[in-house]
Amino acid sequence: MVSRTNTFIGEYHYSIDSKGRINIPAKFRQALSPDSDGTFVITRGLDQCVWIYPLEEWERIEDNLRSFTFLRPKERDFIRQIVRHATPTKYDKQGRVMIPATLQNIAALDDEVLIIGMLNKIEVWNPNIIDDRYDSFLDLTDEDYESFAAQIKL
Amino acid sequence: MVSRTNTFIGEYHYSIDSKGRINIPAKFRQALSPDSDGTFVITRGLDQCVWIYPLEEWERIEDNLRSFTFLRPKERDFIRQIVRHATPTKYDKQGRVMIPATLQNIAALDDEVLIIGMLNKIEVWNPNIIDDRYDSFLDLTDEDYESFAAQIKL
DNA sequence: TATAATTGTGGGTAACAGTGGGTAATTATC
DNA sequence: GATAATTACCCACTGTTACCCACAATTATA
Repeated sequence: MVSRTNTFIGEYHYSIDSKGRINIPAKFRQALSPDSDGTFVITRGLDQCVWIYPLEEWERIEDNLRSFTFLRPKERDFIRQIVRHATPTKYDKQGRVMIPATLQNIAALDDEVLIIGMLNKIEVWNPNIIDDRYDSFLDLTDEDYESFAAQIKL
Repeated sequence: MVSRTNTFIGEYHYSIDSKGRINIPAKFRQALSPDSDGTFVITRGLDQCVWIYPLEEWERIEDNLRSFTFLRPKERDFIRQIVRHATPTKYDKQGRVMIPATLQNIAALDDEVLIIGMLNKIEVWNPNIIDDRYDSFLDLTDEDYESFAAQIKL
């Protein structure tokens, strides 16, 4: 049923309720490592979406970020961007987590959300935004696509 | 009478039932590697059809995808495009799997389906669509055949 | 040829997943 | 310190899904 721990694939069309909560898909909860103890870290994505990491995976990222020197301003900006919005959250008995208001604004989440498993993390999108992205300005050309596809041997 | 594990050839004319389930041909179930534990990963094909991978084969693809970096937008877009439609599913005691509604729409599956073994994966088609495709018999030119001939000796 | 096993198909039912909302506990504000 | 706002916890409802039993048709076996 579940392939690997802390690996998420597939997409789910859910909703945010009036309290700003979204459901973590059952399959994702089952995939979460026991070490993470029901805890995810919610933060800002690099695209206009919210990223949700298993606690364990987030700690690995923290370790990597520590290897930066903080000497160059761009490095500091980058790290700050990633870290400042990060919030650890345990999901409740119904399997939901609360998305901080700041992140709801950034990702323009109102009532409907699209939840996408992205291997080591989970993405939360406004469906309209991601539709637009793939309909229009996806900068992925056919050549890009073919060369990427060749690399993974579909 | 199994040739090799995780290798599928031949075609089958089956049906989708009212619950959106299709039968995995018995020969294909027997070919599935024991490691996959009765689990397939159902996803979107590059043509207008559904692809079904043995879990083990899908994990190989996942591993390849993990070599991409999430820092480059193009690579994020590509990973997302591949994984968002993928769903791991165990077949039931009758040997059936459920095809997610999204994929039924994409591949225009209603009542009849054509199941085709494509070596490392299984394809599910609407029979009409694949007929049309081969009526206009693709656009395979002599040059195409020449380039294939370099790779294979029939 | 008769019998048994397997295969594809249909459908009932109990468990579970997603959603809404009430109330207590915690935190923030004045 | 009192009040308001927010967050966490719990109960309840509904639709979907997973599991199970059954049957007809085909294939394999004796």
